[in-house]
Amino acid sequence: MTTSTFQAMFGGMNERARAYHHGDLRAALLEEAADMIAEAGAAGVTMRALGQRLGVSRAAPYRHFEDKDALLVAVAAAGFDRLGERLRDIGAGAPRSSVDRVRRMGEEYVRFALENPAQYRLMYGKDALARQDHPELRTAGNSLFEQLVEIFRAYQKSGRVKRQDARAQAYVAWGAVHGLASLLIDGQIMAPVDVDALIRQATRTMLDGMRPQPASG
Amino acid sequence: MTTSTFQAMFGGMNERARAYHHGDLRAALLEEAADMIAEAGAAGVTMRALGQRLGVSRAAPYRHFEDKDALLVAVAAAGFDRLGERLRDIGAGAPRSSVDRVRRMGEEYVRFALENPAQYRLMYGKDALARQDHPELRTAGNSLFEQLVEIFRAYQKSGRVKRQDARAQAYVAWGAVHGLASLLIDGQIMAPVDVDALIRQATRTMLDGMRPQPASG
DNA sequence: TGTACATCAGTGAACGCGCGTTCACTGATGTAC
DNA sequence: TGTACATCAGTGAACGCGCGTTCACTGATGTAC
Repeated sequence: MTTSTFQAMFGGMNERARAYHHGDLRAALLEEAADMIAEAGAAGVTMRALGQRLGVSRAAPYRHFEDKDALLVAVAAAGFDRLGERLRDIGAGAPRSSVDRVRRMGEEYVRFALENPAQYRLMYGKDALARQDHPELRTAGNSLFEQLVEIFRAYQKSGRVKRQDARAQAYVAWGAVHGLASLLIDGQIMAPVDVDALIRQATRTMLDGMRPQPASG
Repeated sequence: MTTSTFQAMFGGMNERARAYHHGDLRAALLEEAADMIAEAGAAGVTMRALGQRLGVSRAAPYRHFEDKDALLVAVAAAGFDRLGERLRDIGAGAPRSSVDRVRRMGEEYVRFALENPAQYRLMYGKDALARQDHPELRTAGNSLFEQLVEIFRAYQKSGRVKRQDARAQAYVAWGAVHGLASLLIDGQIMAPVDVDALIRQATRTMLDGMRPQPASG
C-alpha cells in the first residue's frame, strides 16, 4: 500500500525522488501545506496528513520544521512575499495617474484575499498575533506595511491626497480593503452582490475621502 | 473538593441555587461561556471547563444546549443584540446632525469590537459562516445589517451623502469599520498609535468619500 | 392534606477520536584518505 | 578507485493529551387525584 501510494505520487518524477531520500522534502512540505490550507483552512493542516499526502512518514516533516507553527509561519511569510510582489507589479506597470495606481493596488489587495482566503487569514487573522515572535513572519508582514506607507508618501506628492501622516493614511486605507476582504471571504456579504463593483466602490470611496477638501462642514 | 468548590461559588447565592437543581443553569452557562470567550477566545471554551467553573458536572450543559455549537450560537446572537442596541441608542440620542450621528455609530461599532474582541470574532469570524445554518444566528446578524442599511437610507435624505444603492453604501461603510476593528483586535496595528484618533479618521474619511462630489476626476 | 407518579435536571464514569510530538532505529549520501 | 566513517533524512511505533459526547443512573420537583 505504501509502495503503490509512493508510485502513484512519484511515478512521473525522476529517479532521485523515488529514493529513500525525498529530494526536496522541505519545498514539497511548503507547497503541500499551502494546498491543504487552501482546501481546509489552516486548522485543516495536520502534520500527520501532511506526511501521508507526500508519501512520507509522520515524523519526516520534523526533519525540516521544528514544529507545526514553524511550518505555518513559513507558509504565511510566503504569502506576504507574493502579495507584496503583486502590488509592486502594479506600481511598476504602465504609467497611469497616481490615483489610478493606488486604486488598482487596493483592488488587487482584495483580489488576492479572495483568491487565497485561507492563506490570507493565516497572514492577518488572530492566530497570526501568536506567531509574531517568529522574526521571519514579523519581518515579512512589516515590510509589506512599510511598502504601503511608501505608496502613500509618494501619492501625497501628487496633490490628490491630503498631506498628513502617511502612516495613519495607510492604516485607514488598509482597514478599508482588509475589512471588505474579510467580510467577503468570511461569507458575511451575501449572494446578490456585484463583488467587483463593490470592490471598486469601496476603494474609490476611501480615496475620495482622502482628497484635499474644499472648506466645508 | 466538589463540595468546597460548590460552596465557594454559590456561598453568596440563595438556598435554591445551592440545591441539586441549579436554578437557572441555562442563563449561567451563557454568562460563563461569554466570560470564557472574553478570557481565552471561542476556541478556549470547553464544555468540560464550563461545567467545572459552574460547579456542575460535565454533562449538565447538555441538558440546556444540544451541543457546543448551539451554545456558541446563543452567545453570538446575544452579541448581535447588544451591538444593535448600542447603535440604536446613538441614533435615538440627543439630536445632532445626520453626519455626526452616522459617524458616531461607526465609531461605536469599532469600540464595541475593541471591548469585546473575542465575541466580535465569534460574530463575524470565519467560523460564523459554518454556523449560518442556525436560524437564530442568521436572523440576529441579518437584522443588524438591515439596521445599518436603514441608517444609510435615512442618511441619504440629508443630502450629505450620494444618492445611490444604500445597500452597497452600507457594505462599504461596514467594510471600513470592520476592517479597522479587525486589524486592531488582531494585533496588526502596532503600539505607537492614537487609536481613538485613528477610529475618528477612518470613519470620517469613509463618510467624506461618500459625499456628493463636485464634478472632478 | 397526603400520596403516587411522571418529568425534569442533575451525576460520574467512560468511550472514542485525532492530534502533535518523541524515540530508537536504519538506509542513503558524501567525503577524507 | 576503494573503503571507512560521519552525517543526514528518512521510518514506524508509541506516548500522552484534551476534547466532545453518551450512557445508565438518581435526586428533586410539580401535579393529578
